Amino acid sequence: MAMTTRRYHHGDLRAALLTRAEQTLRDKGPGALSLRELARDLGVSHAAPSRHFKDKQALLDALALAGFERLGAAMTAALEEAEDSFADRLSAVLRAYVGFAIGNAALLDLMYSVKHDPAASEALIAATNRLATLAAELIVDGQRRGEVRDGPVESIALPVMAALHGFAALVVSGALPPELVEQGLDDTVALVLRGALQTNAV
Amino acid sequence: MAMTTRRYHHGDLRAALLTRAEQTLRDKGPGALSLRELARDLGVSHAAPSRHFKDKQALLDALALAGFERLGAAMTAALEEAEDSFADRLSAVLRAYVGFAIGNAALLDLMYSVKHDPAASEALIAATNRLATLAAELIVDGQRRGEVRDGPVESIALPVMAALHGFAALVVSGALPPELVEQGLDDTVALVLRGALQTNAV
DNA sequence: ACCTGAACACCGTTCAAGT
DNA sequence: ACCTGAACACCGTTCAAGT
Repeated sequence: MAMTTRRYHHGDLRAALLTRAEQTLRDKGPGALSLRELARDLGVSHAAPSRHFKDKQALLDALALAGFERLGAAMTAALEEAEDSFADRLSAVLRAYVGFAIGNAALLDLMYSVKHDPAASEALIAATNRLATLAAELIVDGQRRGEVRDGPVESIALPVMAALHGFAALVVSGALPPELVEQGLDDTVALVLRGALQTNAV
Repeated sequence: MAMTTRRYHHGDLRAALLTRAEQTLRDKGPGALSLRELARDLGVSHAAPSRHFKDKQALLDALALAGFERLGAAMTAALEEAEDSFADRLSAVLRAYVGFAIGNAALLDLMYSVKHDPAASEALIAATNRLATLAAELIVDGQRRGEVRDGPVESIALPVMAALHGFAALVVSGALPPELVEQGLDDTVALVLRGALQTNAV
């Protein structure tokens, strides 16, 4: 069973590259991410990754895509555990978003970074649309319960997404010191609530 | 006067590096930014930049810092031209922020990116604090006019900043298609206004 | 199908030496 | 003080060739 050393490759090089890449992204930042080092770590030649990702950018795109899937899953899970009231559901989603952001700072950066090529951008935009749908469902549900004011869903869902993402981005970039995160979280939920609720419902 | 070709260097290499770097950042994206190419473009040896920036990262940090100063200036200018009402002032600031984001997408990305070294981070955090102060003044002014509800300034200013930044970030990343920007801008202002105004003032 | 090895054209950084 | 030139240790990408 010691025959696994440097055969062709054990199993799924593509998956191995992705998980390893995310690890170094988390541990050493995006600047330290090199295809050659990845290949070295996995005991494979430096040209091997190109079989699975035509480009370094292609690997980054795949990483970003996986990130969106996990973020969506985290938000969905948070909603499932939350109470029924709109306030609780909004708070749960924001907390899930911020939690993901703190635990995956470099990845979130990558997910929203500008330099994706058009082909992959399509898939990434689809991924963000899934998040937007999630937000829209949150709003529609609130409207159904009579808690959120009426009107086009998007006119409420988009600003809510902006606030969620903006708060998480400020936390991740270090613009908001960690000790102010909890308070800021509550204040952001409160402002969004006031903005979204039925008039006089506060 | 044709003696300027490849002497030591005409004037201020540091400034020349910064402006040129920002140009290529805008035109060809962050991936295309190379110290050696910068040096080549400016007719200087590839080792020359190291006299002015110890590091590639140091150049990026300086670029980010300059970006924050210009963003702050744009927001301040927008406030000076705006009407006195809180609604107008908020709208003006958001428009300035988004305008800067669209015109300087890669730079904004860099400004809020995670990989700054601690030394420069200090200066960058100071720069974001100046933006936070600007937002706080906007709120305080609104409270003075009796338009914004009372309470700790930060509890309103931070969520407002989050919404501003988040909306701009969504636009820049392409998550929000360009044709929806105008509508989204209005909706975001509207939600933040409802969240920040005196109850029943809508 | 999947990978290797060599080759090519780049990088960033450092450091003696020049003016 | 400011810059050059050479050197070092890396990159990403490509492509014939191997199994």
